[in-house]
Amino acid sequence: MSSELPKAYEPSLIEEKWAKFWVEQRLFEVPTPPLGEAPRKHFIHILPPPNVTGRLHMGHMLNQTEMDILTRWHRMRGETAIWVPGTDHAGIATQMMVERQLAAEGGPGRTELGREAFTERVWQWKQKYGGAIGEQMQRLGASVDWSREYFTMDERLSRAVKEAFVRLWEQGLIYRGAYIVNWDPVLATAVSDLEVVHEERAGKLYHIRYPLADGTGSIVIATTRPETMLGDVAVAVNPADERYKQFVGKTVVLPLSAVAGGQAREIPMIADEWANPEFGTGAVKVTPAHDPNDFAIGQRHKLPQLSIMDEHAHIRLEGSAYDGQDRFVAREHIVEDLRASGALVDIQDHVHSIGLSQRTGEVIEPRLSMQWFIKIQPLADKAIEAVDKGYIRFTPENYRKTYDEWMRNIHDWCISRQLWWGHRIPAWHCAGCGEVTVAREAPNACSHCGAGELMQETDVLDTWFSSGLLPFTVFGWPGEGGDALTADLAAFYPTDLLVTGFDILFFWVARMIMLGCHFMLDVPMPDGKGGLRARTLKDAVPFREVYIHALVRDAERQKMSKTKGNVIDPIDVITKYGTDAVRFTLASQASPGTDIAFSEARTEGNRAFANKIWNAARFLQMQIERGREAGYKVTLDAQAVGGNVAAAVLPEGAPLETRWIFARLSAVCGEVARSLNGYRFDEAANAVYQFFWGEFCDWYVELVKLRLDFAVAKNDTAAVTLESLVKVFDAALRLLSPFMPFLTEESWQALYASIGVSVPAKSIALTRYPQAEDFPFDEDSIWAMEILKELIVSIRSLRKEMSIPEKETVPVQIFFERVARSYFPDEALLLDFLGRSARVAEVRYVETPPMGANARSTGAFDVAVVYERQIDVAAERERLLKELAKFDKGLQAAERQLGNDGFVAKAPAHIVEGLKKQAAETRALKEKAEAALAALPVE
RNA sequence: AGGCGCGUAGCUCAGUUGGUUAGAGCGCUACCUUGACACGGUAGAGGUCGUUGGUUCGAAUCCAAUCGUGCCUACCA
Repeated sequence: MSSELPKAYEPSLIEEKWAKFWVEQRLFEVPTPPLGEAPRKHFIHILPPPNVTGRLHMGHMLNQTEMDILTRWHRMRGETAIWVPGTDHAGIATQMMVERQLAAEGGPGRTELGREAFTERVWQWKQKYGGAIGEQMQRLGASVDWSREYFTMDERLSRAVKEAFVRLWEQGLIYRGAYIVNWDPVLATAVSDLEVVHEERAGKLYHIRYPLADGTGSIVIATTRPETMLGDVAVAVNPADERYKQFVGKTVVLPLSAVAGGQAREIPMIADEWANPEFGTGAVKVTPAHDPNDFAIGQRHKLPQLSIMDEHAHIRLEGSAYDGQDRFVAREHIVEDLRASGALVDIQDHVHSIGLSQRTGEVIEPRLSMQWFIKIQPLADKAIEAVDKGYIRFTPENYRKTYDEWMRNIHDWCISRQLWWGHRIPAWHCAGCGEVTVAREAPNACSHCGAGELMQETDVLDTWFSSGLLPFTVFGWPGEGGDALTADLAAFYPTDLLVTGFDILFFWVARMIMLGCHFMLDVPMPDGKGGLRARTLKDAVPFREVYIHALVRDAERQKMSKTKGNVIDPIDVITKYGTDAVRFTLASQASPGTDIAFSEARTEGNRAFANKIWNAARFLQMQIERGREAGYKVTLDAQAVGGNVAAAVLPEGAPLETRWIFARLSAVCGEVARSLNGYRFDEAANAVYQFFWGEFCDWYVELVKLRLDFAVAKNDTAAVTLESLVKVFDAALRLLSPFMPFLTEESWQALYASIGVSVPAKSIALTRYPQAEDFPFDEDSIWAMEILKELIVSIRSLRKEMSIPEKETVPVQIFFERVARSYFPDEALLLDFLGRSARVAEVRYVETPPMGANARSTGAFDVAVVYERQIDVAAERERLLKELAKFDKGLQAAERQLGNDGFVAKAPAHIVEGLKKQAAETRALKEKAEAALAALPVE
């Protein structure tokens, strides 16, 4: 039977099988409940949708590992657990990717194809490659509900997006207008503030002289972008700036305007608070169409807006020498021309931060253009309130502050993009009156003038608009009649948790909160009494909790990036080490707040852990088989062993180590639950690791080998032990299964097969999660085992020091005064344990504590190994001196404190007592060491 | 310019509301092919907790300063 399991754990042999099994058996799919019925306890959450174009990266894997651990954990605790998977159409990213592919093919490009043909191509592309993410997720073991999978552009969600847009428009929360926006000249589209990354760069500050039109003087302005002067419409100074008071109201002649546009242009000098007397010369040129601040000044002073660039940031100025030049080329030329004309006064080095497009890396060009915006303040107000009142909790908590600060300084959200791939804005422009008609379905006539010649808006919506609606759109919002009365929504909204990275806190988390609080407020929900009630803000929030995890970096703590070439592909590492090992590594490193330096060395260690468990499973199979051959059949209630019944009964006649392992199991179950409740994946993982390897394998399995003597007929201890071994292992597998789902599934199924009992559930994932109260907790057994373990370790340690050959057995002397003898009523057993674990031949109880080179003392016992040997006097003296130094240090520290009146008076009694006791023990040990030192023969 | 975080063993990290002599994994040293496992076992070595000062009976933990380091937000021409 044991030959069925290979000697070493081979993840590749089992992972695919179970991944497929879980999906095909639809184990994690949850049906829609009848309208108005909600599960009593639930754990609902949605997957932050990866880009449909993408491959999973390490960040996804961390995210999904954490979510899966939580989902499996909650599910095994009997809650209705739904994890909704999906992908995002990712407007810009996808469009770029397909364009690149078109370029590679050498055929017609995007513009040649035209809008319809191009989007058709993107859909084909999505059909072909869009499933990759899902396949990768299956390899990670993500226990998602595939029946609820979404794509942000599918028909259902598209309808919801349209509905949301129209409602916002009708509510006056969407407006359209010509404003200055962040413009990506490569993609030729507007992007939101968040899609701009700032970078410090060394630039120049150019000082340029503008002569007064009346010839009475001149004023020098400072700018980092001289090329924009072609669009200047004024020069501003601070009204309080004495130097320039007399200039205000006059006009200056724009240098180069003759070159640039033909006529020499005169522009006014104005006073505006924006001008900072401290910066540059105190005078600033005003270019409303190419700078957001200047735009604001322009509005205040009703200045004209002069655009001088096209959508690719090339100068567009009829008759100008610079017409058609790239903005940076034009800058060079303009500086040269200014120098030649004598208008250039000075060039200073100037470090300033510039905005780059997150997507293309191109310098953002502020551009005046017609865009669609969401009036954000009313949405933000509710979102702030929801978090303020504690309806949404953040972990780690400090993100609440980050969220709050951003929310309180929020700007209107530019939601239009000049792209083709995305949700097309449901607005139609009238050729007749020029007005806009916003509607759910294509209108036949203009809602303003009734004319029939309508053109649909060409812009699409920002990707984050649709993803911001997900928490309710995935559950069927807005419903059939638009009343949002869907069974899913009623049962599953708000979701319980959102797990995500801080990088999309504003992009996505904040938007979901704003849109959720807006759209779900007042929507009917079950009132728990069979009726309906309107949602308040508390139930309008998209999720109750947000857990923000860290970034996964490489082993050198560098951010992974394609340009650095240090990107670790999760699929590569799971192929190499197995999914479970990688999952476990991420989990064991995932403590809130700090980034994860992903190390292969650690992953290797966790593969070894998987292998350890694998071999423990083989050991069990072997014992079960041995038992069967000797007529010891494991007769177990599969329901109970499989944990579907919470049974806390200690098997009758359970020996010490069995009582101990059950007690430890119980304690560890408690620890794991506590840790996972606080999102301490690291603590939980380490607790299971320590238990499984350090206690179950290192001690329990070793001790149990003594008990499983099947040669004796009717050996009750053997029977009880075998049964307990199986029970504990079964529970330990269940405990580990959220972290290592593949290995535990295989081992668990194999365990039942070898017992010859059918499994109590289709999958380990559907069994009960072990909980503290499921197992008997015998505290005495813990004390006794601690002493036993220490005793064994001490003897082993002495043996090494005395260089006793491994195979040789020795007698030991134990001074048992200190130990409660009652812990070890069975002296034969003690000898068995010591014999097995430390090659002890005989135990003699002695009257006085033994001392010397062959003895060891702790607070709990004194033990000596009886063995004739040549003592290495020098080495022994060195060891004793070192020990003495340690005792002295501890003793001094203790005495210093005990001699301190303040300590004795103020410290809690148990601390003082503990210290006294410890000092006394140390003193005794020190005396013994001193005696041993004195007893050493002089060289 | 504001805000947040980090600095503990060679490496990667834990360290709960301040409480007895600071932990884990990997790596390192020595020994061991013992019928679950060499992806293993056993026993070890290794840290004045970045620095300085303060609060306290008591500080890795709280406060201040300082050095180093990472990140986020922002309309400074």
